[in-house]
Formats: sequence, structure tokens, C-alpha cells
Amino acid sequence: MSTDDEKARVANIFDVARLAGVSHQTVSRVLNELPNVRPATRLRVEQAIKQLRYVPSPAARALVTRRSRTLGLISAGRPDYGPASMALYFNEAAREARYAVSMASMLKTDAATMRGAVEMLLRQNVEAIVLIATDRDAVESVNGLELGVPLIAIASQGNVGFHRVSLDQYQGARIAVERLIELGHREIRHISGPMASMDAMERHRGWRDVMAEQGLVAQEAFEGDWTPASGYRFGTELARDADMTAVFVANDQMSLGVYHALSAAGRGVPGDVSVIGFDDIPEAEHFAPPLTTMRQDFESLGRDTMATVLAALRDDESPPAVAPRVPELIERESTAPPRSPRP
Amino acid sequence: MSTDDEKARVANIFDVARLAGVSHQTVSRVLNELPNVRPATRLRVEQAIKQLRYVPSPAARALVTRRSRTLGLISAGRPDYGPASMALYFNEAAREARYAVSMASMLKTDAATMRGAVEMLLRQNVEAIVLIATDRDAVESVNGLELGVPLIAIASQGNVGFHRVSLDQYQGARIAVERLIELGHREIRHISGPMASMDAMERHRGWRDVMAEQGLVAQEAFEGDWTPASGYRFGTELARDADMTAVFVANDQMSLGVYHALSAAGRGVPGDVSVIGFDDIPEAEHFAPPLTTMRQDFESLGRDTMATVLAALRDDESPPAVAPRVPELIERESTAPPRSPRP
DNA sequence: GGGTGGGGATCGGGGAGCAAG
DNA sequence: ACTTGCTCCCCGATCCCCACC
Repeated sequence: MSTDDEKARVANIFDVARLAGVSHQTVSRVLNELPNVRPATRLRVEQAIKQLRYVPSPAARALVTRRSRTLGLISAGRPDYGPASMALYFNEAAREARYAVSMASMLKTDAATMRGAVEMLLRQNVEAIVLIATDRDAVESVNGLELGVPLIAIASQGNVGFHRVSLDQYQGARIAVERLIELGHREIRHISGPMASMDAMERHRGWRDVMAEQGLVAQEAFEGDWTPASGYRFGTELARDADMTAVFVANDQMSLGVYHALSAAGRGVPGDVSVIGFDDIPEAEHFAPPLTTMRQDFESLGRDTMATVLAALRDDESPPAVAPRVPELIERESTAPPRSPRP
Repeated sequence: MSTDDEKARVANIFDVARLAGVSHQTVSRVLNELPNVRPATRLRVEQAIKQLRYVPSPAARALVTRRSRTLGLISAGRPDYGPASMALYFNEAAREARYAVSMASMLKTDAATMRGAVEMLLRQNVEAIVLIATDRDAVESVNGLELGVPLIAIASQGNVGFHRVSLDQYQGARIAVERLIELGHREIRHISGPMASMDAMERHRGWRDVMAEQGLVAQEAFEGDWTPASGYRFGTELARDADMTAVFVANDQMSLGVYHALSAAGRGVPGDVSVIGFDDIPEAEHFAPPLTTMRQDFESLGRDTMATVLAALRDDESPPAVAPRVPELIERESTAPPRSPRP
């Protein structure tokens, strides 16, 4: 009683059984919440568990049950505000559901890299794989891999072969463009994200559809790469178009580049040109002028993703698709009616 | 021979042994790179492994070796550019070293949350825990937890009880302030990060020391919270000080808020006030004007962190401290000599 | 017949001891 | 002296069968 004999050795199920005065069998029954255990017995076992700070070995458990209570998370691409937020909130949701998350993040999204990441995750016995990648190819290449566990992609397009959860990029884009039209704009241009990105495609589609529905001419969009630099480049080109009075930019970072280009060209925002972005990054509120943009609720997305994972784990058949949430228009000071509405 | 009987079953060590015509013992010897295996035999085994796409079960291995080849990563706080980049690059470095990463990220950094994260990771049998948290308390509370595995903190202060790796915040700050002085500024103010953050403290200390060394008066710094909003708030106050000609801002996001406040007050950058930020986020280049700032090399930091982890794993005694890398001054257009140097 | 215990197989490897080529 | 194979136990659980009260 003076000193514990058991040095650094951690307790196992037999230690618990001995302390509780039961068999290891009964401890197992308690652990796995099986019926046919008298409440009093269960209590004794639980106390022994607490007293010994006993935690079942996940390795041993995984070995025999072939289930690891671990989820794989792949994040491919730059850790921009969106992906980073998704990863964070999904991680929190997973922890709440008492799942561990094994993560593989990488800059490159080529098939070989993705494949390597998937194999590493599978090796860990993950029960499902969550994929954060705006790139369509990234999703396809993982999807083609026959992984043996559910794949849940945070993606705004595609549907066969994997579960999907997303925010409604298309509707978000529509809302942005409709607002510009409501303000009186007619010449509304678009700087899109890379067309390899599904989100970029959806936002582009939203812009194009609204323009068409309203009988407006949608000039060809510029295809950016999400970076401020590309926003700057195309903003410079755009600034030369005297008719253009508004730009719908596919994300906030590019909007910043557009600001830069516009002001370099002597065209004021929103006096000469209105700008709407997408994402509502923390910086957007303090752009000069503060940026009107579409806010995305990544926290809810994280929870929705986890819910979809759990559903997929419970039941291999019907993925109860969560309705994509629609981004919210945050109107700040980068939008205004055009200076001289068309005659 | 016509159809494989083994359906979805994955190969195990005995399958490999059979195919290679050796015993499982020999396969094990090859796997663990033990001596006393004839090259020809080794080759046959390796081919069998490749052919069957055999991968040793980590669970089984972990069970018997008590080593999981998994690292725990805790990221506490908002997923800002810095932390998100660190996580990404560390993850890549870990994968290169064939380690899996189990991740726990959370917004809140209180002791209870941190403790929960640590316990979850420990349960996973992680071999070491890497902690990304600028908050001093976060590091302390984890460090006090007696976790039984090495703790590697990406932190710019503290040293006892855990391994530490960092970028040299202090030198970075010194370089920034020295540059402002070189340009002729004397009234150099500072907007710091939250003093709970070690990085913020180091940057503050760098500013203060240089000011003192140069015989300049360091007015009390404003303590921000990293957000553009706080930069805006203090920028507004700062703008009222007519003597002030330069601000060293502890990060780029707050610099944006400062820009906003300054322009609202009618003071131009860099004409009236020079601004230097910290981090070099992708947006910084396209602020108006493009921001002069201190660039941090997170990719190298990720590799340094992994190297420190491996060293700590090899040898419990001497952590071969990696020399912190010094941030690099990226001079853009937010800095210039003061309009009217002091008489 | 509900609650328990005993015994043992099993998961997929690591590794010891020993014999044999 | 090397290389290899065999046999058997171990890690820490899950779970099945079968008593036993």
C-alpha cells in the first residue's frame, strides 16, 4: 500500500476485472454496453475503470474489430481560409462524436500524391475518408481508388460513388449577381476561380444563369487562380473596359487584387465600379472600402460533414443528403448603384 | 488459378511468406531490416510484398511494439495563415518520414479543452505531441499534464519540460524597427498582438529593445488581438497623434485595419505614416499600398519541427535545438522616409 | 432464465529458442 | 559462421460456447 508495484505499466482489462472482482468477460460487457449486466455489477466495474484510469487499447480493439474509431481527413491544396476553416470545424465535430481524425494535408493535388495519402489513411484503418478539395480532379482520382470505406467529399459537384456535402455555391453566386442587378448594374463582369475547381464552376454558373435570365450579356469571364495576384492581373484588364460598372469576383482574395488594379487605373470603388466577393474572410471587413461579399458558414458545414459521415457509417445505402446551406450576403461599402445608369 | 479466392481480404504476413516460399519469420526479418537475410531471399520477399500490395497492419504492430508511428498534432486557436501553414507543412514533413498524424484542432485554448485533446491523442498511442499555439497558457497547461511522450511546442518562449522550435520573432521585429529607423523615423509606435501570445511578446520586446538602444522613446504599445478590427481600432487612436510617423504592426491582418483607419483619418501610407507588418500573408502584396512586412518561412519550420520530433524520439536526453530561422524583410510600398524629419 | 465466469480462438504481427541445412 | 524454418508465446482486446447458480 505504500508504493504501487505497477510502475509505468498501464492497466489492462484483467487488472480492471481483478479490482472489480469480476471476470474480464464482464468488464468487456460493460465496456461494450452489452445487456445482461446487473446495475450493481456495472457500477463496480465502472468504478474500477475510473480508479485505474483504464482506457481500452485502441490498437488491440482495432485489431480484432477492424474498426478504429478514426476518420481520415485529406486536405489538398493551399490552406486558404475556406479549407482551413472546414478542417478545423470538422475536427471539432469529430472529437465531439468521439472520433479521432488522422490527417493528411498536401499542397499538390496530383493523382499520385492523393493516392499516397489515401493509402496511408487506409493503412490506419480509418472508417471513412473526408476529402477537402475544391479541385474536381482531386475528388475524381480519390473516388476512382476503390477504397473500401465511405468517401465523403466536401464538394459542390458530383454525386456518384461518394457522399457529398457542400455549401450552395450556385445560389450564393446568384444572390450576389441579383443584388448587383437590383442596384442597377447591367455590365457585370466575372472573375472566376480556376475552372478545375468545382466551387469556381458553380459560382460561374450562377453568375451566367442570372445574367441570361435577366436578358443581360455575360461577357466571357476571366479565369483566376484564387490569388490576389490574379485578381490584380484581370482587374487591370477589366479597368480598361469603360462600360463595365460591376464585378462579381469569385473570392475575397482576388477582390483585393481587383481593388488594387482598379485604384491603380484611377477607377474608384464603389463610385466607378462595384465589387462583390465571396467567402467573407476576416480581412474583408477592412478592405478599403470594406468589401461586400457572400459569407459562408463553415462551422455548420463542419457539423453537416460529420453528420454525413455518421450516417454513411450507420447505413451504407441511403446517404441522407443534408441540404446545402446558402451563403449570406454581407453588404458593406464596395457596392453602390452605377454612377450613370444606362440611358 | 482462374479466380482469386481471397475476396476483399487484405494480404497478411503469411500470404507473403507463402508466395515468397519462405517462413513468416523471414518476412518479418525483411520488414524490420534485420541482418542475416541473404540478398536473394530478401529480393524474393520484397517482390512478393509488392505483388500482393502487402502493408503490415499498424494496429497489430502497435499492439506488440507499443509504438504507433503516429504523431499527435494540436492546433489551438483560430486557423490563421500562420498556424494553418505550420500544420500543413508539418503534416507533409511527417508523411515524408512515414509517420501518421492524428490531429486535434480547436478554437478555444482553455485548460479543459486542451486536456481533453491531449487525452484523446494519448489514447491513440501517439509517440509525441506537437503543439501549435501562440498562447503561452495553452503551452503551459499541456506541459503540466505529464503526458509520457515528448512534447514539441512551436513556440517562441519557454524551454523547460518540452522541446521547442520556432521562428525568431525577436530578431524579425528588430529588423523591422531598425529599417524604420534607418529610413529616418523616430516616433515609431507599435500595435502588438495579445500579450498572452508568446510571439506577440517577442515582437514587442524586439521593438522596445531597438528603440531603447537607439535612444528613442517607445510610447506604450497598443495591445491588439491579431484581427483587422483591432488594427482599425488602434489605428484610429494612433491617427490622432500628429508626431507619429511610423507603425510597426505585429501582423499583416492588423496592418490592414491600420490602413483603413489611417485613410479614414486622411493620413496617407506611406506619405504620412509608414507601416510594417509581420507574416507576409498572400494578401499583403495587394494591400493598397502593398505592405512592407516580415516574411516567415513556415515550410522550413515544418521540416525543423519534424526533425526535432525525430530527435526527441531517438534520444530522450538532448534535444538538438534547431537554430530559429530569422524572418525576412519584404520591402514593398508602405514604408518611406518621414515627410518632415525632426528638426 | 437472467447474470456471470471460465476457457479459448482470433486479429496480425514481433520475437525468442532451437534445430537444421 | 550464416541463413532459414518451426514452434510457441505475447500484445490487449472481442466474442463465442458452455457451464453454473
